[in-house]
Amino acid sequence: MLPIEETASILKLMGDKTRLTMLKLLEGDTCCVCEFVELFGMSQPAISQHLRKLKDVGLVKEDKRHQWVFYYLNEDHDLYPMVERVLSTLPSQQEKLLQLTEDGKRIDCCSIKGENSQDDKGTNVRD
Amino acid sequence: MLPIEETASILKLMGDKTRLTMLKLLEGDTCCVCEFVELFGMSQPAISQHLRKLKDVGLVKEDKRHQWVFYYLNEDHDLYPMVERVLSTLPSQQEKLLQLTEDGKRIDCCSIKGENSQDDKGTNVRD
DNA sequence: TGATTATATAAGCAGATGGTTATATACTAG
DNA sequence: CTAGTATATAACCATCTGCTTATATAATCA
Repeated sequence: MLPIEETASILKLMGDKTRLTMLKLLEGDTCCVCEFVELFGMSQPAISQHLRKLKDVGLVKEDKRHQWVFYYLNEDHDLYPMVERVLSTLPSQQEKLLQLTEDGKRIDCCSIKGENSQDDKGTNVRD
Repeated sequence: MLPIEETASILKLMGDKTRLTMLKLLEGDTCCVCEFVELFGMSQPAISQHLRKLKDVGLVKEDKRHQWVFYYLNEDHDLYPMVERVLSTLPSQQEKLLQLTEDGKRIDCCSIKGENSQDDKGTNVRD
């Protein structure tokens, strides 16, 4: 595909408020589907479908851990530098993740697996 | 509108091959509708509708001269810096304009008005 | 003035998009 | 194994998109 066509197809995907916010959130974090569902107040299939599109063009990758699927930015994508240039112009969305944590809705798969922490046994949220 | 929403709406417009190429062409030039029609091999209404969308969000402005309407990038747009960051990652499309010139299809309104040149009297193309 | 050229707008249509609900799949925990 | 939780997929639907053709508007020119 010509560079201008590939760029257009990526920009089209980024040209949706939900997906653009997802990408900004993933700029500094890893999120799983149920966190996005909580954050956007949308149905789980709607979230999955957005993530599918991002995954299909290779903008994000997934990491299945425990019963969750965590998504993260694919920094090896051809157009990642362009994507990052755009994301860097956007205001941080971190406060949304902080709010999730305060609401006890943030997923912490690591503490469950007991690989990286000693606390949170018996719960499936991180804080 | 929230910054992330405004950015998404601009990216959506840029997420079309024709409009993205138009913007890249306008990065270093001014073009009129009939030049775009020639360049893209599309109907004149289709071109006008793309330009209308770009104009509606303020990404381009128009300059009516002689019987033509010339479009150019609006560098004062809020998101112009973001747009320029994206365009700068794209390969130049200048050769398309050169081809137009070779084909004698490039419009030169200035020489017609006789404001900036002494040649080309009686023709409506620049070379 | 009337013909020509350039552009814009309107209406219609096929295909894409983004959501929904229902259901399938996969993993965990008891 | 069974129930519960997380995710994906399928089917459906309303709206949006981008094109087309037809027509309107505007400027130039003979």
